[in-house]
Amino acid sequence: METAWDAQLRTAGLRVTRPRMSVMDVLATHPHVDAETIVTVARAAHPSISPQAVYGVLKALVGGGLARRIEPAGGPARYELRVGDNHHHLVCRECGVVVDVDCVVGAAPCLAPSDTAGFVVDEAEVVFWGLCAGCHAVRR
Amino acid sequence: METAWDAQLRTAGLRVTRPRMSVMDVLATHPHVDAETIVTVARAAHPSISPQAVYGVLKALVGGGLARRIEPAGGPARYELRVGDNHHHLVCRECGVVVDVDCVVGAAPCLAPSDTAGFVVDEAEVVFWGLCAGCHAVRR
DNA sequence: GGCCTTCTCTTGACTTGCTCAAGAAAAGGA
DNA sequence: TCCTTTTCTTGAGCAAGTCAAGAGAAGGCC
Repeated sequence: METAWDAQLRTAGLRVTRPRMSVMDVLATHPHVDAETIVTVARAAHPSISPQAVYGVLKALVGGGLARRIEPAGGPARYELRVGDNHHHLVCRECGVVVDVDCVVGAAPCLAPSDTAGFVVDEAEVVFWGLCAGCHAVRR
Repeated sequence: METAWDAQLRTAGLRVTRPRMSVMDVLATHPHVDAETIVTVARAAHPSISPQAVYGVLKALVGGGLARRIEPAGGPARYELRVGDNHHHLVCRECGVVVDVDCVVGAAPCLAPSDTAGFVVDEAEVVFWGLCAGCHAVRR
């Protein structure tokens, strides 16, 4: 599976490079990481990779539809390889951990606003805010 | 109505100051503005107000439950006085304009995830992404 | 009204997260 | 293997917002 990255990259019209493989490896093993963490983890396999290279790779992956970018309020952007199913996220207000939630309804946009005010809507982004099990236990 | 700001501020345990009144005036007439715009507009009524004062006022208003902060991905935070009804937003990908949408379901959290993964959820944030009528017309 | 305590505003430095630009290096087709 | 194009490295730069210290108001108490 891990060696299928090159096929995915080529399908998206992107060249196969070592930084891209490394970043995809990190995303596969660490879903919902931020760019800085990707740099740190990716350096285990590719010590010379630069932060800017990671930003560039992430932009290419998102542009090519291989990764998805989420930006929970009050924190850096996070990335995941799970794309195309319009799933949603649970975010902990305390520790910031992000967990996937399957979409309650069908395909994207899974919800329709009551009044679109003339907008042409293509995506409904849903974020559930709360406390994860661990942080909730500590609070008490 | 505009002179009811002082009562609202006092109820929230906040002192009544000129910067706070000015910022609330701006929010009442310009919903969904960012901090920088608030500074610009507020200076019409209070020329000496500083950006940091606005940031401080906004933090106090949000903390006191008088304003709500929303942070659409890829842009600065925006603020609105409409609080307590858990409504949602339509955001234009092109021009960034934000429009209120009444909540489809009932009270907060208006939606429940299919699997909470142990989270204690207190809010469901919904953002509908698309193109506003104007930007959609220009595209074609 | 005047005084005093406390909160808030001003001023200015600083941090974070990310983008832009120029040249070097690598990918992939001929 | 060579050549063109894309991508990565290196380094500067930017936007949004935070932190900290002192000056200045707000509001309770006398």
